[in-house]
Amino acid sequence: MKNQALILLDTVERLGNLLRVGLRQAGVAQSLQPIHLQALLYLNEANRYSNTPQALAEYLGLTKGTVSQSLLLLARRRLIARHADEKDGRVVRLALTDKGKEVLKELGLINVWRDALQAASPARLSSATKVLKEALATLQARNGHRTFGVCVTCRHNLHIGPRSYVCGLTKEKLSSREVSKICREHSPVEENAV
Amino acid sequence: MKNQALILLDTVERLGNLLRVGLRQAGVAQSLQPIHLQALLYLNEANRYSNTPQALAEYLGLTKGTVSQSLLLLARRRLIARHADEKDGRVVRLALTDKGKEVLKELGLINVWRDALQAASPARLSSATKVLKEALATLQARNGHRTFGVCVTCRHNLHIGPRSYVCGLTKEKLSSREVSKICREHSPVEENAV
DNA sequence: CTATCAAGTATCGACACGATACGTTTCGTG
DNA sequence: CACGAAACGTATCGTGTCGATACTTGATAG
Repeated sequence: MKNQALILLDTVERLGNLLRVGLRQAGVAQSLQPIHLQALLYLNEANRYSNTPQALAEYLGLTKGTVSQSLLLLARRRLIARHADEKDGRVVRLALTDKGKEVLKELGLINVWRDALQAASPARLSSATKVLKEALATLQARNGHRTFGVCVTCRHNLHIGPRSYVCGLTKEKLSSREVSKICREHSPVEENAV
Repeated sequence: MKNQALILLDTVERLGNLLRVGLRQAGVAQSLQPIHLQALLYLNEANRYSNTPQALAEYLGLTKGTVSQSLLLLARRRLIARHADEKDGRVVRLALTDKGKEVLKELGLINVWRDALQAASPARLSSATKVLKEALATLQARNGHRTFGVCVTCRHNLHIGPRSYVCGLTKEKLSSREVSKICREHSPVEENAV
């Protein structure tokens, strides 16, 4: 009898492979590699502190040199726009162009899972998500990776009023739309006292 | 409020990426790519009907030409052995060498998850596994992929006595060790009547 | 002003990956 | 048996990822 955790590992690994293969096939039409689509997906969700090459490299777990090449390709295709930061001349700000957003829409990733998970009850979905999120957080912590969560779950986030937020780290106000994006500086709230 | 299934998709995708990055780092010592390690892992679990280049290609979702190249590299390194099938001159049989098994041992993949999942109760683990396995099966079915399960869960498998099995497809006897390996011809038992 | 560090780019080599073409073997049909 | 189709595998080529290394530029500390 194999360890239950090992079976879960195996299942996640195979699902991950399948998703990757699916991404590859989805990108064939645009002749884009999986990594390109992942970059576009990330930029679509990244907040203003996290739309840089360095942040993307950390998110994907790759080196900045590698990511730089992929970004050059995306820029050549006019799927992303690059412009220098106003404050710091070293950093490059990345943003999806309309064409880039269009590509994401055509992917239709939502459909991929809708049928695959329709048999499962919401309670089971939520339970499974919780287990995997814990595993994800643990692995990230051990490998020194950032968590890249949304502001809502971040301990720096201060809810100062209705639809009014402030990031305790940058002292800047954030819109209610902004706090549902993912951030490089994300630090999960402690949950020891459950 | 985002769809719960989408959050699970995102989590699985990120876990998959993390595992892939982990595989890459684990392979640095042997200067092996993730795909090479996945091939070794597969061959370690494949039964006698499934230890061929074609089966590996289907398992990984890649083309046979691509897989052929990776196998050439593994053979050059003496991590796998290749010899022609006795019956069918077209097929090549693959097997891990002692050196290949050694590499897998040194990876120590078990440790990766032990701490990551130690917080979760067995019941939650089992529930999460069930949800993901369903998703995996659905995705595989829709994309025409094989399931690559173990014989124990296969409808072709006949339990004819204590520790005595027969595959209904090939009419061959299988040892009790063999039925816990994964098979290219695997077809899950119907579970409509749960 | 200078040393140091960080963000990003450029370049190189190894190799994954798909596409295509090819050779070999098996199998079916007349 | 002969012929053609199909299956398994290999060879080759082009694109592009990926890490490593070296570099350019800008920010910062002393």
